[in-house]
Amino acid sequence: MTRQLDPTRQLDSSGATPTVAGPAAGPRHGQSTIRRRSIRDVALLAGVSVGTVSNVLNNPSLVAEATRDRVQRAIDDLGFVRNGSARQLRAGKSRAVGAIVLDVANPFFTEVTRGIEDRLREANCLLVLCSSDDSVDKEAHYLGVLEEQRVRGLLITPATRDVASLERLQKLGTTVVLLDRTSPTPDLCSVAVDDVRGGELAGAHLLEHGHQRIGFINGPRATRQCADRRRGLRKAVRAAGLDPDKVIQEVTTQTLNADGGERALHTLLDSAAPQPSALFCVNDVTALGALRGLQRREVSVPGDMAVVGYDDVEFAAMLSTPLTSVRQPKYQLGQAAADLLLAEPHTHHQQQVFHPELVVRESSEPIVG
Amino acid sequence: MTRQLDPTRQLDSSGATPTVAGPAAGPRHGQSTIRRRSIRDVALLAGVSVGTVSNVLNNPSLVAEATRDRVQRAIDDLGFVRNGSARQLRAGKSRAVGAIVLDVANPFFTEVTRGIEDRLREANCLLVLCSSDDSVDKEAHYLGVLEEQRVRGLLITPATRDVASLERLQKLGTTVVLLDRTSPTPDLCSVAVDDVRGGELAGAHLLEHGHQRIGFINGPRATRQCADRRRGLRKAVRAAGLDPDKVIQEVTTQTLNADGGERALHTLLDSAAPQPSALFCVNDVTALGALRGLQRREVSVPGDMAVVGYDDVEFAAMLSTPLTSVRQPKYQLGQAAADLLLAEPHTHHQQQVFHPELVVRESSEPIVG
DNA sequence: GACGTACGGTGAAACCTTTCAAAGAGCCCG
DNA sequence: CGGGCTCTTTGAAAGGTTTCACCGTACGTC
Repeated sequence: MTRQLDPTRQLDSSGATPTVAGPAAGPRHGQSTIRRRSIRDVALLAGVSVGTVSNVLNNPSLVAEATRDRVQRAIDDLGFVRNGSARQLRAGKSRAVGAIVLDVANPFFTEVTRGIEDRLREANCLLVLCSSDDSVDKEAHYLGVLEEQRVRGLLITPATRDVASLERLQKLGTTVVLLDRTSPTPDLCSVAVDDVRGGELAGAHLLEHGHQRIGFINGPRATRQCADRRRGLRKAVRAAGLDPDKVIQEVTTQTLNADGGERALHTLLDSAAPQPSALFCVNDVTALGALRGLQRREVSVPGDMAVVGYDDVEFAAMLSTPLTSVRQPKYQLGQAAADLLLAEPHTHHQQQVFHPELVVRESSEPIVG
Repeated sequence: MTRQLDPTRQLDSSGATPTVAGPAAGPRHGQSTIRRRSIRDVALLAGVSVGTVSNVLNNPSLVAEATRDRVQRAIDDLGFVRNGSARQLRAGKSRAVGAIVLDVANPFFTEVTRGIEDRLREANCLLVLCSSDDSVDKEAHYLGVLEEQRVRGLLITPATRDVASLERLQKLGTTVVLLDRTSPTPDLCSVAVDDVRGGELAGAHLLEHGHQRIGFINGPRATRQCADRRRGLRKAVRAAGLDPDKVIQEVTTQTLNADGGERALHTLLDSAAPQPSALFCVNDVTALGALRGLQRREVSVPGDMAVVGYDDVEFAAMLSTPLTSVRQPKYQLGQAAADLLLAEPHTHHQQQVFHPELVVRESSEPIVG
């Protein structure tokens, strides 16, 4: 994750007005459009055949220098730009790669997307981005349109468990890579992050610091990520020779946001017989809510309560008490996915698993002195 | 901004591990690919001409029902999917729309993008997303590739001031809409948010609450957004019959992040002769840093200092002291841009300007009692 | 029974590029 | 001087779809 924030990044602006201003400029008539020049026009102007023009573009070494220059000048004079559709029709494949994620606006996918895009640009490909919102319908819609476009490859965080249609696509020549999901079959590539390991890291960290009672604010256990992180946490406890059911006090929130986190915190502290001395939140947003609740209850962090989040979102490091969190290599995940997709020949189907990393900050540091 | 956060949105995970795990599954050979079926295959199987198959697909009403069914069955049996390249070649235009933004990973553009995508999906179009990173080179690269693809339209936050190449594109039949930038010429559509107004809103709000000395943490004045917001703030002060130079104490930070904000805050408070009672930060991230600094200095918010940010980013509402902020209609901005692009015929060039909105929260509320 | 009409369906052209066999030009060597 | 060689260039085919002028057929009308 070496990408740095540029000034613009910081200057993003977000606010909302439901009222559209729209003092539109007076109606104006657009100029009539100019005809696009084709390779024929170039050939005509340069006095060569279309085959030669094509060679200048694709195999310049086959063309004599004088001719090459003449053709190039004609291209420049006419402002000729190759027609991608025609090229693709001939080639049978396009330079576009489709990516279907759950939500482009989700900061996780946003970073992943950026990793994908940067790799694709290097390979001179374009990224077609689609949000499925975890809806099977939208996913099917996009799959259809992307198949029509004969995209060169497809990166997808599937909304369905069923990967049959993806395998069909792959057999038809479209490389498929699963994103943030391990492939259930060995015939598809996939890249994912080990959430069990992430939970384990958080648990081990807190246990190392001597915490004997750990509060755990979890989300719906039906969500794979929640289930996996929980499994990791319990694994860490067992590894320390302790009983997860005794050490961990788990509270679940259906809404994985700040309010849900704060509510869960109050539930936890109001009911827990021996109060926990540490808190693990299934993601940073719930952790933020929990921190707010702790402040209201005048429980100091990390003095009275150590807190660990998950995701390491942008604001985690910026809080008054910087938050310890489990970081996932989002950007690299995207890069790796793109790399697998672009790899030629695409005959080996890899299931890559990335390791999360614990970023220790003030919120979980033992008080010195 | 009615889009709600779904659980997945919250479950986003972000952390980074520089070490790739990659215990790849054993090499496996991909199955040989199957030939794609064309409209000819369908015609053959259904015993009709290709023209009829095309009509079934595009003008079903022209085809007798019995024939239509027979053709449809053939299509289903063969798993035929239209070839987009061929269609586009014929039509001269594709179903794809290009969007060149400064950075997909920037939360502002992320939301804008989502607005664009949703509209395009309704119009059965695809979104090709590109990040220019404000680099003229990358922008030119993407412009070239998108032109080759003959995208139906282009949404762009230009890195260059020069819009000549965009006007050329438009004359060649590619609709162009400027994003978050007012068009310098009446020949291009544009959508933008009024940053002057935003600064004005923030200023007026603080003045209304009786603040006579306002600290202003600004970014590089060369940045349009910073300059505009500053202008708005000063305008509000003048409108209240006061002298901006007396009321406003401005500090500039080159880095628009939390650390820059905190540093600027300390500079401000260490030097300001009469201490300000209110603080306006040019964006929320710097405001977050300023809040951190205020906490360190044990200045209470809003008791001793009212604080207003800009952008209304996700975390603004989640802070211990929820932050008053100027919100921009990001999602609607994207929708409006897409609408302008899709409008037929594209002869009127509108310059739409959206209004920002002040979201008042605890950080600027007068202490009651 | 000839004619007009409406309906279904046909087949070829057009869209623009790439590829490839083949032709042409120039040259060397025997 | 002819054969063989290399270096350039050519021209046509192929790729899949849409469009459109046109052809048949069946039916109703005079």
